[in-house]
Amino acid sequence: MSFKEVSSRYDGPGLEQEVLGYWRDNRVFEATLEQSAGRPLFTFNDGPPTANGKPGIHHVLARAFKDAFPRYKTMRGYHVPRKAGWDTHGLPVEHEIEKELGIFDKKEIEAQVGIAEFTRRCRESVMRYIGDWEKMTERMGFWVDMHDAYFTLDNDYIESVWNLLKTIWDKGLIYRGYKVVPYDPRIGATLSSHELALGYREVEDPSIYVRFRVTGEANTSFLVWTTTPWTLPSNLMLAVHPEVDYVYVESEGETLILAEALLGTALGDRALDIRRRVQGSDLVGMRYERLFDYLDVDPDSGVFKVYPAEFVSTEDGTGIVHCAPAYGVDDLALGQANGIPVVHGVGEDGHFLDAVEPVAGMFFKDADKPLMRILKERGRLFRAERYTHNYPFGWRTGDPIIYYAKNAWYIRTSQFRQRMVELNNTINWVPEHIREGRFGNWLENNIDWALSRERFWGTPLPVWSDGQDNYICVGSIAELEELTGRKHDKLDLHRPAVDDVTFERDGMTWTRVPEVIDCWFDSGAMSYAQWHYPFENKEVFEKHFPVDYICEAIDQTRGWFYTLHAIATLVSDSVAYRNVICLSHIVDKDGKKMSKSLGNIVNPHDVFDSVGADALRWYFLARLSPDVQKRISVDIVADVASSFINTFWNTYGFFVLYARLDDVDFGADFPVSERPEIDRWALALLNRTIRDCTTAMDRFDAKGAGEAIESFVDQLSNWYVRRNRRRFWKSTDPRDKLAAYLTLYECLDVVHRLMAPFVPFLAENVYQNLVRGVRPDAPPSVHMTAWPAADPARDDDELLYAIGVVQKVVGLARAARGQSGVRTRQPLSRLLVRAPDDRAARALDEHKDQILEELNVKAIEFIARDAGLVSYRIKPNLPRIGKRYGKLIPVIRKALEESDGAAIAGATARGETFDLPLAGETVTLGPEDVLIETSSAEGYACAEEGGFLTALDTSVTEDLVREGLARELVRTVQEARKQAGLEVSDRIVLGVSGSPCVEAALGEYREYLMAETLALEWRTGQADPLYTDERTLDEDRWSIEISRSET
RNA sequence: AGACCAGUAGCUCAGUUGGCAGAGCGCACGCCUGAUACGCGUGAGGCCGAGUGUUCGAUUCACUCCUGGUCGACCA
Repeated sequence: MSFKEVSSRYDGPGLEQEVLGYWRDNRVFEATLEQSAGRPLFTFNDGPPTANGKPGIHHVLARAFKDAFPRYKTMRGYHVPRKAGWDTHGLPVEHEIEKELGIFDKKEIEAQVGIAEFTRRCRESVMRYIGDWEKMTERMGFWVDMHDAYFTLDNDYIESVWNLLKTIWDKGLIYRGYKVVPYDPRIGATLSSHELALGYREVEDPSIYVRFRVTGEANTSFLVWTTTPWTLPSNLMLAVHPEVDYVYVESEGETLILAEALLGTALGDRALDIRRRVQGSDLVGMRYERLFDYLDVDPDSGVFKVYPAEFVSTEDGTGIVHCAPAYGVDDLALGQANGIPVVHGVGEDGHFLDAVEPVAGMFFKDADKPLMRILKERGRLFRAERYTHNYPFGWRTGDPIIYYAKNAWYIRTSQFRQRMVELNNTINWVPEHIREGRFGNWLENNIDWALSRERFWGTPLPVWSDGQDNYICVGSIAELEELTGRKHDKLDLHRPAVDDVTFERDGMTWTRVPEVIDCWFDSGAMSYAQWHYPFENKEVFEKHFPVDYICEAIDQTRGWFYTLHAIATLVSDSVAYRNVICLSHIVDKDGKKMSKSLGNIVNPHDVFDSVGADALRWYFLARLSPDVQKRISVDIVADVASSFINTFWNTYGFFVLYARLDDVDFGADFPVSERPEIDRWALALLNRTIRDCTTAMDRFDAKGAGEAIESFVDQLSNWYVRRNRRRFWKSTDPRDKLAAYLTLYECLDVVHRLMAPFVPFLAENVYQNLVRGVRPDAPPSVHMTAWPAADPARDDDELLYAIGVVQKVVGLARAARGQSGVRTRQPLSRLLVRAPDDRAARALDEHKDQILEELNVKAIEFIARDAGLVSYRIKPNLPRIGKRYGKLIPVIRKALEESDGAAIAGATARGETFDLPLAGETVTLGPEDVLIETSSAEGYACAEEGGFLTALDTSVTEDLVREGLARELVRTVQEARKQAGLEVSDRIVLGVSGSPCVEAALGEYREYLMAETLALEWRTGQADPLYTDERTLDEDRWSIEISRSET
């Protein structure tokens, strides 16, 4: 039993294709589910994407998170079913068809295409890109059951949605309301706030001041500001704030009424004369002459008068607001409160009614100019300017949105505002601030859910009407059958088929209302509807509700996160999910949001094909905070992620390279306590890594887990393997070699499993070789193995600390060497080290051999903590004594600086307290109360940090020079061997000769040189050498001759 | 209206009971002796966005600004 050869270079895309094939051929995902059946459930809900566009890199981000935690929980012993879902209804789908047909007008669609054909095409197009989605999903290694996916267009799904609506209806929470809504007149549909947000653009609009003549007062006008001249024909009221001060001013021969605070902005430099001051309440009830009289209005209904309103402000304008109840939320509310009717000047198609003669048939926004011209001719236009502001446009049509009073169906979610907030407080949000912040804030400002859409392709609103404002909500097909007395098991629950279902009752014919519902209700209903609850799968639903884990991007706070939460609260008085990861958006390398129109999309397959899915997953999961938006480009991913993967791969490759040559018994029983210290160190560090990684994953902190893994792999590669490699190929002690193999094997065995949720392909590839290579009876996939468990018996914090100190000192001494310019190959006689405390000093003393070896130094000497060699700076240990001495700290700090450093250092080294005289009093400090820093020693190469001081004695004796030279010779001969094209194991005949120093070094180290370079014979002046070379170093020069040895 | 997030090295970002400011990349320099040169090491580089307050002490806590971003927002 042996390992397969490992390629020296990591090839992500190639490896992943191979693993994909293995998973596919062996149905591995299915097998993980079958294996775990019956175990405790960890439940996950997949937020349904719409498959009518190609998936982008941001979908890979979300899917990486959706995948990693179920994989992790599976390894932790849970059963984690993963049902995919597809969102199939709504305007985006309809729009695709409109583009195909080239028809965007709702009426034209009905007349020329027909609803049946239109919805048939919608159904067909919904899954247009499903192939791309499935391809991406599989390629990136997102394990989700796409064969058993739920579709929001299925009859079963719709029936469940109907049932939910009926449940809500029965609680009296669905109502028909007359409200001003954002409305896209071109497509004839109300827009959800979500859709509205897509279309804000900065535009320039008119900003005009208009005179409204006061009835019965000559030459006197209310001055009114508006930015929507097109609403003026529908004006019915003016509004003032009752507590604001208004003035009558005379200016240029006329009298104007406006808020005093706005005199300056409204009238500018005009000469004016304030005649009267009044309160807003004094103006209430005054009548004015209407500007346009094209529309019929009952003159006795209280119109054309001034009303008080709290919403009037003095921020801008004139403090007098023109109200057209048909086109403003506040206007409508004010009108309804005062019994004012709604008068539309514009039809639902967005064009002016014929009655408004001068602009009849004109698109509402185009009417601004002609209306202003008329006002000017009549002397009503006081001032006209333009101003820029943000205004919503239809995200599909690009036409301006109109705010329009109309009937629509609503869910009274605002009644549950408080309950939704309470339930939200029990949800674990990652990152946490979303709970109180964006999501909590949204819930607190909750308004009723505008449920209905006057469109074609969606879940039909299951409400039937007798035409007399009586309504019945239908909650199931069975109910419909009962009402109609006919079977409907073949009925397609879409328009137009459901529209044809009518029934007689109480002598009336009942027909379905024309609306479909907001497709966001569909997706929010998935907690229930994916199971066809309550018609089927009751027990399945109960086990999956509320679900343990969901994950989407941050835009879903107003979308899916909200709709799931709202429906669960209203229907079940429960949360819908317990843990939720909320991801920030991905932006391009310039910090811009990625969008098709900007052309800055990063295609996932470009990354998969060049670097691999694992690298991208590692980058997303382990390197980025989920909540901070990060910039991304192919280069960043390639660079950052592959650096980690390469390190791991090389370590794994090293292991396999030698394990293949040696016959190692990986089942050997070799107690860890009997292994060399460095092995125990590696395993203790591994233990710590398991714990850190597990803790982080349990907190849904993928980045924290990734950091723990990366840190371990770095230590394993650059400390453990580097320091131990000779044990694998040169060890003379078979037991020592076995210990090394077993230790490195275990490290790799554990760490690749820790990596499995992040980089499932790499982990699988390694597993097949590393684990299955020696234990064919092991589970067929790494994703079916158990998550590693830490073994407390292997913990050794003292050892971890000690090696940490060793690494620190080695680093410092290297820095010192670097600064002094003495290369590492030149041996030095001594290293002086000062440790900050006994614990560190002991750690260093116990590991001095390692330090000497790392640094190529002959001896290490510890400097006493009060040695005269160095000077000392004493600093207060602030965390310890700050609280105790408070205001005295600056004084103490100064006194310590001026004190006899060596004396204090000596006292603390002996563990004694010492007195510090201050002006007026004396404080007694102990060894723990101060930090001692040392500074450079004369004549040494020093480096200092964190209380450690290293000083290299850079004086070099002739002996050391010869030894250093010998090492140089070895190095150059090795290089020459490579140049000569010799194999690592080839034996050679070697000759080296050169300057006197070189000869001297050879005299002493020839045997060493020959042994290191596998030279069997020494011969200078060879007749026909295979390879020759000349080398120089400083003052020395030498020549090398190499031939292949024949013996 | 606003709400939330962010602002720390050239770049990307870490940094919680408040106590000497960190990593990776890039840059500079140095290192080839059987895992990695797609490698390893070292170094330079900081008014921790601005200000005020609390405190012996603030990158950290509070408040006010400024800048960028996200989600919102029909203010007439």
